[in-house]
Formats: sequence, C-alpha cells, structure tokens
Amino acid sequence: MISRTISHLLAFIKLRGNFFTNSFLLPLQNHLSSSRLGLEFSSHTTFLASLHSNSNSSSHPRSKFQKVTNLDDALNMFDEMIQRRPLPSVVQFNQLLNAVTKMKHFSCCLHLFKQMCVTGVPVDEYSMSIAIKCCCQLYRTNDGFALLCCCFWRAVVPDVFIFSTLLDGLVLEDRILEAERLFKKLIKHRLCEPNVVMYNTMIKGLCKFGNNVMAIGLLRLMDERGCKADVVTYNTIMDSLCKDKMIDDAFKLFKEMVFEKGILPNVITYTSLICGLCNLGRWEEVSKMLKEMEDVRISPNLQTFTVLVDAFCKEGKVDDAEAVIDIMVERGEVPNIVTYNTLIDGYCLRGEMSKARTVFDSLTSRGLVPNVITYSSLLNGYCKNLNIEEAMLMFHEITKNGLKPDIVTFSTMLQGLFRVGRCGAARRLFDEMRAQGQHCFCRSALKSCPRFLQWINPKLAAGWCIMPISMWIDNYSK
DNA sequence: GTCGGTAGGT
Repeated sequence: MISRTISHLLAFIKLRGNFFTNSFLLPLQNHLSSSRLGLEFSSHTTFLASLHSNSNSSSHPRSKFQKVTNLDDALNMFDEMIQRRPLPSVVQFNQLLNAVTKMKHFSCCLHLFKQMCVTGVPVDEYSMSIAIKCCCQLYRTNDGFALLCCCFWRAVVPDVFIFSTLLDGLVLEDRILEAERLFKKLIKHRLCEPNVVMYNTMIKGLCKFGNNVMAIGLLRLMDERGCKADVVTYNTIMDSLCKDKMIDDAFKLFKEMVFEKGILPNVITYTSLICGLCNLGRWEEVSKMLKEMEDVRISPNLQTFTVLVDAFCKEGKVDDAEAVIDIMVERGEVPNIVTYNTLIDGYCLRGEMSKARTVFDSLTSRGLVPNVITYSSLLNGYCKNLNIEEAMLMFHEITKNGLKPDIVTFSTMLQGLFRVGRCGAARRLFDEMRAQGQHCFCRSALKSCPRFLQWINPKLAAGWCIMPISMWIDNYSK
C-alpha cells in the first residue's frame, strides 16, 4: 500500500515537472487567470488565489552598498570613506556595515564599527544594532549587552531592533530563561513595544525548547496586544508542531492563518507541512498538498524536494529518493549538498554503509564539497551500526578536512558512545565540546538526549518552568 | 535614505 502511494507520488512529481520548473518565470497575474482550480480544493484554492491577487510584491529600493558582495571591495570602500572630508553620513556607513554583515563577516564588521567609534564617525541606533547583531551571531551575546551599555553613554536610545537582536542572541545561545526575562522586562518597564519580529524571536525560542503551548499562548497575546502575526509567526509554530508530530494542530493553525487572518502561506509553510505529513507516512495528504501548491501557484523549491528525498529514504525507498533527485536534475534544478546529505543519510539509516560511501565519494565529481553534515551523517551511520571505531575515524576526518564538528556532530558521537556504554568517554567529549566554545544546542539535540539538558542547565532539567502566559499578561498591564 | 525573523543532518 505504502509503496503504491509512493510510486503514485513519484509519478505526480514527474507529471508536474514543467509546472514546477516554469512557474516562477511567469507573472503572478497570468498564473491566476490560467489557474486550473482543482475540484476537491476549489473553495480553499479560490480563497488562497484571492489572497494572492491582493498581495503586493513591490520591491524595496536598494542601496549601492547592497551590490558589494566582496569583502575586499567593502574594506576598500570603508578606507576611502573614513578619509573623506567631510565624512560621509552615518547612513552610508551603516549600509556598508550591513553589507559586510550580509557576507557573514561578523568579526570584520565589528572591527569596522570599532574604527568608526575611534575615528569619531557618529554612530546611531542603526550602527549599534548591526554591531550587536555581529556579537550575537558570534555567540558573544554578553558583548552585545556590553554594547547596549555603550548606547546609554553615547546617548543612543535602544530601539526594538536592538532589543530583538539581543533577544535573538539569547535564543541562539539557548539562554531561554534569560530571553524570557528580557522580553518581560521590556514589556513591564515599557522599554520598547515588541513588534512582530520580536514576538517571532521569542516564539522561536519557545519552540526550540519544545514549548509549543507557550508559543501559541504568545501568538494569542500578540493578538490581544494588537500586534499582527505574520506568515513567519505561523510558520515557526507550525514547523514546531510538525516536528512534534502534532500535524493536526499545525493544520488548525494553517486554516486559522489563511481563513481567519487572511495571511498568505509561502513555500516554507508548505515545506514544513509536507515534512510533517511525510514523517507520519501520510502520503495521500502529501500528494494533496503538492497539488494545492500547484493550484495556488507556489512552486516547490530545492528544500521541498529534499524533504521528499528524505521521506523516501526513511521509508526505505532509497531508489525512489534517487529518482526524485533525477527528476530535479531533469528539471534543471541543481541538487545541492543538502540533497546528497539526505540521500547519504538514507543509506546510513538502512545500514547500507557501502552505498552511502559511494554517494559520498561521488560528491567531488558533482562539484560538491562535503560539509560537516555530510560527515555527521556517515558518522551517525557508523554509530547506528555500533561501529564506534569507524565513527571515531569519521569524527577526526572532519577536523582533518579543515571543518569544525558542530553540535550535531558532537551529539551524534555522544549518543554513539552512550549506546555502547562508554559514558565516561561521552562526558569527556561533552567537556571538550564546551571547551571548544560549542554552546548552541539545536532543538533535536536537546530532545534526543535528556542528559544534555541536565548538563547545560540543571534548573531547566529540574522542571524549572517558564512563567505561564497569563502572568505575562499581568506583567504587561502593571 | 539603512537594520532584525520562518523550512535540511543526531
């Protein structure tokens, strides 16, 4: 039965190949006029289509600095700007800093910021928020707070952007209790009025720690406070629900978002829901969702297909997963390292380590470079097969190739060690991990091994609860 | 005139 549904799904994707490939190239209005609305979903899709026609897709004006994509160019521009007299406006500097941040050169950006301060270029709340963001992205949120203090003596009034950035930094570092405290303090002392991004950041943090109920509570609080939730708010919660296999609750929110709030779903919404359905083996509904995407003219992207590759692999249908990749290639889409990582993962899951190795070895000829996830997948495969020696070799292979094991690599290795009863070695590896500055825990790491929670924050592990939403509201009105 | 957020691996 399952295999029949899967081949049906495969055939469906094959049939829709052209649509999926070309849809982005056509103007939206043409889509709508030529849209073939399916019978089963007709009212649903008509409604969604009407939302589409109301959505405006105006593009924002771009600064000349957004075109800068090379770090050297940016640095040269900075040197030139800082010598110019009179000095260019702070806005120009901010745009340049922002461009450097977009390139993810956070340390470099901080260096430029420091130079601005030393040279006497006036900095404002924009420059401050960029500098704080850089600290946070480098897992140096405390330095971000230090910069917040600088705001005060530079007479810069911290705004909702600055506080959102700091909140995001705390969430990134798993400091959820501090994040919650900061959020409530901001509200209570009226330091700033949270906007949708700040709520979304807090919701993301709650979801990261599996607190969906609280996340939904915050969604309701937003409503009460007159802050309009957006597609990101819903996507974050729906994704979390899907990950917790609470797909029906996710669909309830989906309906609420579309029908009650009139918010248009995007490709991320559908990818999350499809992923949730796949994980529960609800293949018929996966087909339906793909069809609905077609009807509302949202084209699946690489990530959507990777979810399907993943799903087929997990069903043991690795050949079908390979077929999906072939379809992607035929459509002119270029599977990336993520796609192949998923496939390698699939073979590892079945214990077919030699096949996994074959795919791994083929990466270079495809012009792809294995990343830390590639190695982690193989490592996981060896751990699952209790081949801890080979797993250890893979672990060392990562550093040899100039990559850094991340939290998932460590967690995988740790779980492998636990499984073969080498708990002492696991604890030593955990300490090594912390010593290496590995402090960010992703949600599945926390879920996969309760002992981590104990090791990171005994308060949380002991059931030290986050305050109920009702009390947040009380605080608000005080 | 600028800045922030959502989907992949244990």
